[in-house]
Amino acid sequence: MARILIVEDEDRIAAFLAKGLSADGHQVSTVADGLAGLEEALSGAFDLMVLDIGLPTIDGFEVLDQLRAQGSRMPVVVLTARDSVHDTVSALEGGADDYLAKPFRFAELRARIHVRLRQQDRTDAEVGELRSGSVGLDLRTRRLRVDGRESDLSAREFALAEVLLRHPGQVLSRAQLLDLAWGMDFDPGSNVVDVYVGYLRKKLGSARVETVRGMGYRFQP
Amino acid sequence: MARILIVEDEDRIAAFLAKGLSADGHQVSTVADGLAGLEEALSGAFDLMVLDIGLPTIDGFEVLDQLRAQGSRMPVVVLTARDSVHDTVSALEGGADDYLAKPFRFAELRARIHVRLRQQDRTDAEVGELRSGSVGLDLRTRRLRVDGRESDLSAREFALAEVLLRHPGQVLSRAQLLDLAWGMDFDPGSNVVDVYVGYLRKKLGSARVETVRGMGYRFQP
DNA sequence: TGTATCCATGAGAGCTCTCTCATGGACCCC
DNA sequence: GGGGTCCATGAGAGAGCTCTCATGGATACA
Repeated sequence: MARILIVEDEDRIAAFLAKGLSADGHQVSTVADGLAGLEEALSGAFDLMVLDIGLPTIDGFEVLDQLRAQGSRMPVVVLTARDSVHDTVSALEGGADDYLAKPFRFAELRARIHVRLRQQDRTDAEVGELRSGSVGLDLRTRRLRVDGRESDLSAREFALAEVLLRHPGQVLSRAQLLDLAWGMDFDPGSNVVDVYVGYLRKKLGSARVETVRGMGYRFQP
Repeated sequence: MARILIVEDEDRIAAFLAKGLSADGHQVSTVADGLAGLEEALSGAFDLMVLDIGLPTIDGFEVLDQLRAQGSRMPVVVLTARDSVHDTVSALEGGADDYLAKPFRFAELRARIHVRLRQQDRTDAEVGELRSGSVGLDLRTRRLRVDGRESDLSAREFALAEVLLRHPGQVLSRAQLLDLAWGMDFDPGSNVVDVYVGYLRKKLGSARVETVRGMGYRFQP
């Protein structure tokens, strides 16, 4: 499941795409003009954008340009009626990840969307960010983002946060946490884990780390 | 400049591609059959592959399949005479990053190749390891590897090491280092940089960070 | 309700990290 | 060689991090 933004002013096509992609299990939103599309894209609420070139207010090239200028790396699949090499090249060099000329087969669009989502997942998994709902952990800068607000983590807090986020919904015993976040395979005879869970809760929000009495702790996605 | 592998059995097309891509400054190799193409691709000597589907020995789908099965993530642009939705989808779902049907415009192929190389660069830059000769800096675990031996770095040492490794052979002034590794745009009036260069030298080996009298420091790759 | 167990948290010791400062050595130029 | 500038480095202050410990509250269960 991915969150897909469709920016397309022809209702018939937008509806067709929305229907098809929803049927694949994606969460789809549709917008009909360029400026609104850009805003939505920048909101961070989507994983991929399908972008038409001929749009009201500002055209697709401009949307793409602004999006990249703002630093967004959201995958963008450009979709247009103009089938010229010049446009294709412009879009691709302008930061699009793929380009399809109308008329196109839905199966092909779907396949191309899947490739971009797959790449994104791979990148996210390797680098970037560990996400769970409104919580994001930037593995590179070691910062935590919760509902848009960022905070710094100490080395140990980061290790613990990473372990919890990598096992969402799963109960982890103190021994497991000591092993995974501290690298200890023995019981230090103290309550370090409890203390650090306490520290993390202050930054993450108390409700997100649930204590399972007698068992350990669980991160709530 | 990228190292591009062309796997194509039609000499005329292979030569045309090789010529065009070489003219763009890429280093191009051509192979005419599937098995040889797979071997070359797995050698790790290339940054991207342009792959024809109809090939002797084993076809392009099979090459792609084996390549991905071996864990390679090399970007692959599939190029074929068969213009069917079924083939397009098969190739894309099978691990291709892009698909063009012949006849195609060279400008479009070039643009699509550039997109894949750009993505790859981005990923390389973000993830993994920063390498320079026998020195490697793991951006994920923040450990330094020198001639096989590993050592831990403090946060500031890591920041400084990263800056130096990202500018191999380049003289960086104290002001530049303060800016890039400390985020300071002013002179703190102390010799922090000197001190941290000293710390790094202990872990990196003295010879690898050269001091350029009156100018700053330079990392020797 | 009473009791035992389990958990949350404030206080604080010890350590590491970061930075400053002072000193002495290295280097350059005349 | 002398004098001045630049750099390397040991010592140490202060801050933050990591962990321990003790206390009191929460929870489960008879």
